[in-house]
Amino acid sequence: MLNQRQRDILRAVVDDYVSTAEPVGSRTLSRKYGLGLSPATIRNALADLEDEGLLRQPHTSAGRVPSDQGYRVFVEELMALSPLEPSVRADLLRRQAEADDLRDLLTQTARLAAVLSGCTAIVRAPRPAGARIRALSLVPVTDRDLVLVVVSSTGAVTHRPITLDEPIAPDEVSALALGLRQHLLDRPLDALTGRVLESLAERMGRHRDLIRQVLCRVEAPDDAVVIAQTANLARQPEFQQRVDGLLDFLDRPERVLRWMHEVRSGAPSPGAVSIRIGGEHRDPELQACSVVAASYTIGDEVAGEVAVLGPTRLDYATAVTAVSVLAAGLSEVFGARLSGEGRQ
Amino acid sequence: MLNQRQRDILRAVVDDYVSTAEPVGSRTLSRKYGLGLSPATIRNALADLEDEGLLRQPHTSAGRVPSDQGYRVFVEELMALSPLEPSVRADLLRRQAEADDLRDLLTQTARLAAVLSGCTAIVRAPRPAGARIRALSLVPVTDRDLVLVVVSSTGAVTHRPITLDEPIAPDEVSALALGLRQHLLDRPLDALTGRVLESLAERMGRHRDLIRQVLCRVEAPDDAVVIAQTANLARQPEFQQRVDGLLDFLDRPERVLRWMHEVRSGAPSPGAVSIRIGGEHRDPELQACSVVAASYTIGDEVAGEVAVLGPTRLDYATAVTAVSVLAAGLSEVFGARLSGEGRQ
DNA sequence: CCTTGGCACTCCCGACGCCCGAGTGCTAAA
DNA sequence: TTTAGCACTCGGGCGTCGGGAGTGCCAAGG
Repeated sequence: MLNQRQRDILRAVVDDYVSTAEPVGSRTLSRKYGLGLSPATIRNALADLEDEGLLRQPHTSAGRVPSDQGYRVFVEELMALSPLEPSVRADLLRRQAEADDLRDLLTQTARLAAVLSGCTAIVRAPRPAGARIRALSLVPVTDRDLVLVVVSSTGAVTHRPITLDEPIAPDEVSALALGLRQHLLDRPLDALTGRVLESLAERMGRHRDLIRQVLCRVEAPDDAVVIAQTANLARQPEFQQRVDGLLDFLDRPERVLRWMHEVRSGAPSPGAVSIRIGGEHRDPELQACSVVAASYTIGDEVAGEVAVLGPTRLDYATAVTAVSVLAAGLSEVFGARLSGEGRQ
Repeated sequence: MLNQRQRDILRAVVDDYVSTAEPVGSRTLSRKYGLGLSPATIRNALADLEDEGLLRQPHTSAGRVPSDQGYRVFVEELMALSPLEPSVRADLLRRQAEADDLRDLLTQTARLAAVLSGCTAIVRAPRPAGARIRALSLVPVTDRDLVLVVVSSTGAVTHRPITLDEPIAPDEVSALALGLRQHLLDRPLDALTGRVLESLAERMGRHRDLIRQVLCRVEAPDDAVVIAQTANLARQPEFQQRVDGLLDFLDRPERVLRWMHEVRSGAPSPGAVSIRIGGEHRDPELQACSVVAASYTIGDEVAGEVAVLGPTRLDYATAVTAVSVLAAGLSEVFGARLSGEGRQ
């Protein structure tokens, strides 16, 4: 399909354009990159690459710019990944391990991803699915108000207010909590749907409605995404005029969530980094953006993603190492918690 | 100081500039606003206002633009506040009352403020200070991990993980929780500092360290600010090129918090709306911004603020009504919760 | 004395024309 | 097959220019 020269040149075009944000011409390529070819030869190759749809010209007599498809070929075949310095890597992991709170951990991870990549970072909180219920408690507030607290094996604590129609006595509450614990402790959260919950509610007898309220709330995760450094998007020259649409998009967690889900579903394999480029996005706001996402796991289950978002002119190699290292870090931290708990 | 004519003209200049974002000239003023004066007369008044430092000329032979000081005079003496339609107001309150969660309530309020004002909105979560501890629970997770859950009278639920050096038995945990409840329930959170905590830790005997961990964590509120619609900032013509600094600023909750605190301290009276304009801000990022903030209360205590942020060319009247209505709404919702709880 | 019309002046802004440089495609020679 | 040369194209920067909006000042009029 592409010969070696075309590959070298495409790689050079992407590298140059990523760092300069200017269309790159044959002369620059011949000078700056050790290709050993004259501009004229390079021009021929460039024309071929353009015919293949991998490069575009913003206008006649301008240099070339990679097309979405060009970036696609670049990330799949040409990109040179350089691993992080072990010391840097250790430092990142240390910072992640230091966070004492789930929320902290995610925020910290997002910040690190943003700094490493120079992009906006998005971290999806661990889905409760796959995680198990590690502790459950009903805290009485008034005789009609309770707070349900669920601690999952991910370390996530979710709490939900529950309001009853009728008063309930404190010892009834604790009996109820005991009953719930017997049935729910150590059960995976994603098993708690439909029939299971119904039958449990049946068995619990009189507080059926309360149980239903409790259970349907256990399912919903609290806040599902953490976003860091939207300012990095605003700094990109390609978004100088049009940040507002993007910011709007990022302001709606439900959209971000759906989109992250979509991105992950495009991953070649569960552990791999998924990359979505420009026009490959469904949402019109993202047509000029690329996203690089890596999943992290809890136990063996994929739990969420670390992602960075930038213009299609993105330093994909850096982004890939950043998200994969940080996702691995998350997996490790969660893994440590799990095994630490197993020790007891 | 200013005669009636100057006041009318200043008001007209601000009104016009706010809606058009263009420097306004004497002719426009004479035509669009029913001043009954010729452009020449207006010019004289404009020159006077400029001498007073209330107007600026971007350059000779351009129209006038209000200076920070001009806006200051406008908001303090000239601004015409129009109350919201009762139906709209009721609708807002309904939406606020519908939120079932503290977090929801704040997010919803921020969104509403952003929509009403067309600006970016910031809501500071209720400070635990003044609020009382309504429920407290220690949820055992493993034999060394606990989760502390505190429900305050504001409806806020805070949870904190606690890790111990030594294992603790479940019944010890519940005894401890009972003890803590005896000492802490219904105590105002802001009374829980220094000596009080120390002496409590002393009295609790052997789990002194645990107690200390618990108590110092009760104090810290979870996330203190909710920000909505940064996109509205990016849409303002004055920030087309320079959003990134602002976004950076808003990305750091600790800075936003300190700043909100500063803004509030400038309020003329506890209940009043505080307005800070352009150069009145200490932070360099905010020199071109204005903020309008209203406090909401829980019981009689000021608990937090609802604020909107925009360019100095801000529709102050709309902003003031928006934040005051929404802050009043918050106060009402919190008040209802308090009295609802008092009924029991 | 205040207001107003007139007038000369200033300045921004957009349009136009110009040129330069960067880049291309093509062709012919090595 | 590569390369040098050449003619061509196009965008961007720059100076010029005119229009328009606005001002300040002055003198006349209520």
